[in-house]
Amino acid sequence: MRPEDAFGKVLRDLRVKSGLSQEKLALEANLDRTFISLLERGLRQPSLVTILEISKILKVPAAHLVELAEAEMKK
Amino acid sequence: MRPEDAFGKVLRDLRVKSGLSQEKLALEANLDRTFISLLERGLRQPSLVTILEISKILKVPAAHLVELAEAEMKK
DNA sequence: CTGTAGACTCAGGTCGACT
DNA sequence: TAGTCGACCTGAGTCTACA
Repeated sequence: MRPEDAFGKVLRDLRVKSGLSQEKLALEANLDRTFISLLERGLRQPSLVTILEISKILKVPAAHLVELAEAEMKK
Repeated sequence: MRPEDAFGKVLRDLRVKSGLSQEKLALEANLDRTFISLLERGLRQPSLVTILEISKILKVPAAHLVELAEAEMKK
């Protein structure tokens, strides 16, 4: 899949799996709800600090998040 | 250590270890030499795509790079 | 609950020149 | 070889509002 879409897909999967709305995730990660929406649709790419924030809320190591994204890219 | 400095330290360690100059790394990763300098000194934070580019050149998985950075932060 | 759009701020990233 | 400075441009991230 397109590299730009990989992180977004992983993010959405994990977020839904953990039963959070975009709004709740955004709130806890100190990010904007519309930005989460952009990320999930591959219209924005995260910075390292954003990845760290999000991983903290989703309770997965940031490294694992990146690992999943890399795996998606190869599909 | 300060979170802003973590990635830079990891980057410098791995780059030196693989015998590359900032300039050579920058060239191969399609980045600017001055930007690598800023990254290593913690004056700039990388985006995900930057991390992916760099990891490709340094021949370590991006996830491992992030893992090392996270570990540094806890020191 | 999510997508979208516009307008905005600031950090990421480039470039050239000098130390 | 690496640091720095200044000017510059793009893209990350916010906010308000509406479908």
